[in-house]
Amino acid sequence: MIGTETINLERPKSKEKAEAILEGAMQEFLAHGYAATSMDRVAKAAGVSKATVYSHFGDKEGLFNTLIKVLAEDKFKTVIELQESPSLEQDPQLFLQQLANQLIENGRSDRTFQNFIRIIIGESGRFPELAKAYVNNLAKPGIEILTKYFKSHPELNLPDEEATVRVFLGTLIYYIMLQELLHGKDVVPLESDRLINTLTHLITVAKD
Amino acid sequence: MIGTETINLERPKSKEKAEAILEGAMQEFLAHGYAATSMDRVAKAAGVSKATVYSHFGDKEGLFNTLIKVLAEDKFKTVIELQESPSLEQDPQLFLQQLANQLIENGRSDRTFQNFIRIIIGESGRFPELAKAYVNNLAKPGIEILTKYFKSHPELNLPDEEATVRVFLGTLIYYIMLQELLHGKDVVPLESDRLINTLTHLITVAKD
DNA sequence: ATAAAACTAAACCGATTAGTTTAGCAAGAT
DNA sequence: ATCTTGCTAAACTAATCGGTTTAGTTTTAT
Repeated sequence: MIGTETINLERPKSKEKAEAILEGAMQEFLAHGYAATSMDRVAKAAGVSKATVYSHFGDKEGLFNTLIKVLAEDKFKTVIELQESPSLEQDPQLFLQQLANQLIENGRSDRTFQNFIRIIIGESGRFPELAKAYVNNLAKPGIEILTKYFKSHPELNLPDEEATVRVFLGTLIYYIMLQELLHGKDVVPLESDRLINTLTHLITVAKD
Repeated sequence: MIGTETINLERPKSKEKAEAILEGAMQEFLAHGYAATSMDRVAKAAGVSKATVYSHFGDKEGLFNTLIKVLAEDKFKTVIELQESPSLEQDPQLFLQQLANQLIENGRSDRTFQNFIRIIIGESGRFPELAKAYVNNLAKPGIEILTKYFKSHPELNLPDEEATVRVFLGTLIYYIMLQELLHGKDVVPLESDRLINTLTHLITVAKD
């Protein structure tokens, strides 16, 4: 009878295995980078046979591509939550300070995020599409949300909201990168409060 | 006769070979990353036998360490030149604009520099000492020179010169990273002039 | 001229790699 | 009951890796 068969779109069964593999792949790729990660160790970390890894993701590059895109989309949700945050209605100086604090605190403590950034930048020459996935899922929505916020506060008197967003985000991300990723904490120390106060002061205090 | 022999400090002969090896190592490491670079290809790129590579630099890690430190020290000279630049005596708004333009132009065109940053960040988890070499030789002197400049211009009315330097450098480096390293040019385009004008305006226009 | 040191090409070592194959097990569908 | 499907462990392939060794050649200092 035609139509009786269960339609076989994509993978018919497995799901849990696929997730376990991605879990193991995350552990290995983020810790050792793309080239130094072996598929045997990924399979072992996932608690799965190597053949299963290959049946699900084709090859090493396919697994890596899928993993990074999944990670980028996961982080995307975090960015989107910001848009619905009630704190968006607060006084700008206070809101920007809270946001900056949150970003820095997150960048300081989240080791997985640090390694994610490391691999995105480190492999951006050899995997440009993955870098673009990061830009599309994290940088772009983040920039757009903040730009919208700045535009909804004309009292800030900002001549170029979009460029101002770049100043804001660039300052914070460079700070996290220099202090944490590049281990500059002791070499070029700087308290985050000083940076945040200076940054928000530059943006929010009326000029002219 | 005692004292007649040429004193044998370090490597008695070779020099040119060592430089050729570093040249080949730079080509390979910057293009493929640490793990994916093979010593056979380094030797071939340097036009030298593999045994010579090992006799000069011990092992792969030793060669990589030496290379990155040499590159960091080379770039250090570029930073130091800034200190003796006559443009330091210019009007701040103009000087900062020129400096920003110069940094962005450099970050845009210098592919070797882009790959250097990629590998420093990408390997900063596994080679923390190399990340610190970068911080010490590039970030730290850059920050210090600019801080000194800001302090020599009290008319800017900056409450925290050091933090302001971080805003300035962070904005520019994040811009280069997002647009060039992460291929965000078409996804999140932004003319560099808009960024530079906004940035210098925030810093130089008197507040209160 | 000689001896030491630098270098070469090539073979070699043991380990590891990405990826495939084989043989068999467990379970759901007919 | 049988067939298909997802899976397993393990063996396997062909290539490559970092690093060493060998045997012989070139360079350099005396």
